[in-house]
Amino acid sequence: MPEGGGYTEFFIRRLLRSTELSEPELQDLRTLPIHVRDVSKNETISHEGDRVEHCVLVLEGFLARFQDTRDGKRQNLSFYVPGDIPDLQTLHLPTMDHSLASITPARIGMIPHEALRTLCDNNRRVAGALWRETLIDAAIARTWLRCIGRLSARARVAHILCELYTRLDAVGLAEEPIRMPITQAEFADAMGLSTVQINRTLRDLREEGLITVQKREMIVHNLPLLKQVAEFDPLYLHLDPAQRR
Amino acid sequence: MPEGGGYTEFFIRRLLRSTELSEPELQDLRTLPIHVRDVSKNETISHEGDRVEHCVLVLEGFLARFQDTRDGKRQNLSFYVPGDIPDLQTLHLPTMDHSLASITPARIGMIPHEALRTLCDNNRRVAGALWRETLIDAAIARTWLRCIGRLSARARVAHILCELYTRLDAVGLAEEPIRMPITQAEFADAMGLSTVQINRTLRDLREEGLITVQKREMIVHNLPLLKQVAEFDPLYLHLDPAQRR
DNA sequence: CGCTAGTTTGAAAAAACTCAATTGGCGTGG
DNA sequence: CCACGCCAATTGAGTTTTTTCAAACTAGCG
Repeated sequence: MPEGGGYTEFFIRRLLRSTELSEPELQDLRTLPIHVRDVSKNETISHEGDRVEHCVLVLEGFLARFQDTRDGKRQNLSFYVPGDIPDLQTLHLPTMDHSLASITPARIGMIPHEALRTLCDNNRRVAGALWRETLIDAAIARTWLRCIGRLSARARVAHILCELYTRLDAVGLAEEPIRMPITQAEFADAMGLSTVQINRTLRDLREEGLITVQKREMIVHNLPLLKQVAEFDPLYLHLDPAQRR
Repeated sequence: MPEGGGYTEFFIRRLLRSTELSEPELQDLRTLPIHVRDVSKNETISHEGDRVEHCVLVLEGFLARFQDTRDGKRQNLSFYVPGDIPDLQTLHLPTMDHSLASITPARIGMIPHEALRTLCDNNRRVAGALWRETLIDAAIARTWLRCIGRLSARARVAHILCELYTRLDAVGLAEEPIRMPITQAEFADAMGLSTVQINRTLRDLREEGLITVQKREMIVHNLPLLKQVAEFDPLYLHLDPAQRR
């Protein structure tokens, strides 16, 4: 948890990358009612088809959204790190069209829709900031589409590593070695590959001296080259304050 | 164009599937300033990296958003039909992280961000409806992720056909034979396949009596079976009024 | 010490791709 | 009206990528 910060500090830190917010506005965000809950690893927080009345703020640990196929395969739709609100879209689409689960033991904050709606109604700039958050989430999904649809296994793996590195960096969690508790099977389900392929691709990247991944930790030895392999352009994360409207 | 309707009628028709709007609210939408423009086929309307100040409303024809890869491959991110606003996200993310182009000759309406922002500021319900539109767009991208990442070519092709059928139906454009002016190469770039694979898969579906696709028109002979092949669940389109919050 | 979850490797099979050539439809200029 | 050209669809054949299956290995943990 950031120094002296409350539960929303990671979240606010990232919001401020794309939106200017006044001190009273920040205060409104800090005083949102939050029900903190600890979840164990691989716990499903909400299921496809559920109607939910809270948003989930990630405080510690990693979550993932996913959809399954009839024959039991899984597609991870995004990973979520501290400061993210994975289901912010439920504010206007309360019926879940996918599931949300922890992939590590995690601490989450449940924020009632009610409170968020009131906040949005009373403050357009905050409403805009939250809307923007959901749009960035959508941009990530679109970029994954390009990855999975058109890039090689090698580029896909490099891409997801670049993305996680950049997103963790945005909330100050990219100090190496970076805690990266995502299994190869979870990466596989994210990038539309098999675990075998993920394993071999990670080995190749390791042998080329680009990264080290072991014991749930990652070190990036050559970020520029990794980005080039990934065809990674961080534009879609919209983290650059210069892009503010 | 719907009877007696203005340019926004298709759009309003779909909004009303997910949001209740009052007559004055509808009137606000109908009187939005729109600069109508005709574009030829395969014209790029906005490029990745552009900063835009208008949203594009599709009046006639089909558009697509896409990203390219370094080696010249293309990934289509979604198709857009009359009534859609493909770049509504630019309201809060004015820098395009992908490109938007026509795939048929099309008529589009340019709506200034300014006007949309004013409307949103003055009316929370309209703001919510527009926000929701961007969320549905995101849900479509997520569902495509599952398609491309985990479904067979056969299921992917069936899925995109089901989706287009359902979305066209939502604006009253699904009378068979359905005008479906999307080339096999464009389907390929959407579903992460090669044109050859699309062609063979369409042939298979045709030979099984599920669909007829020819001369830019489609007839679905067995929708239930097509949906089953596609593992298609329309939930993600959030078109069901019963899902209203 | 044994269990479990996760990683790693080899080998064969399957799915999809690429390349190349052919066909069909349609608009346009002669 | 016909021939040409172009775009899109179609098909065959060989190649590549990735998957599947199976087994072995490793590390953390009670």
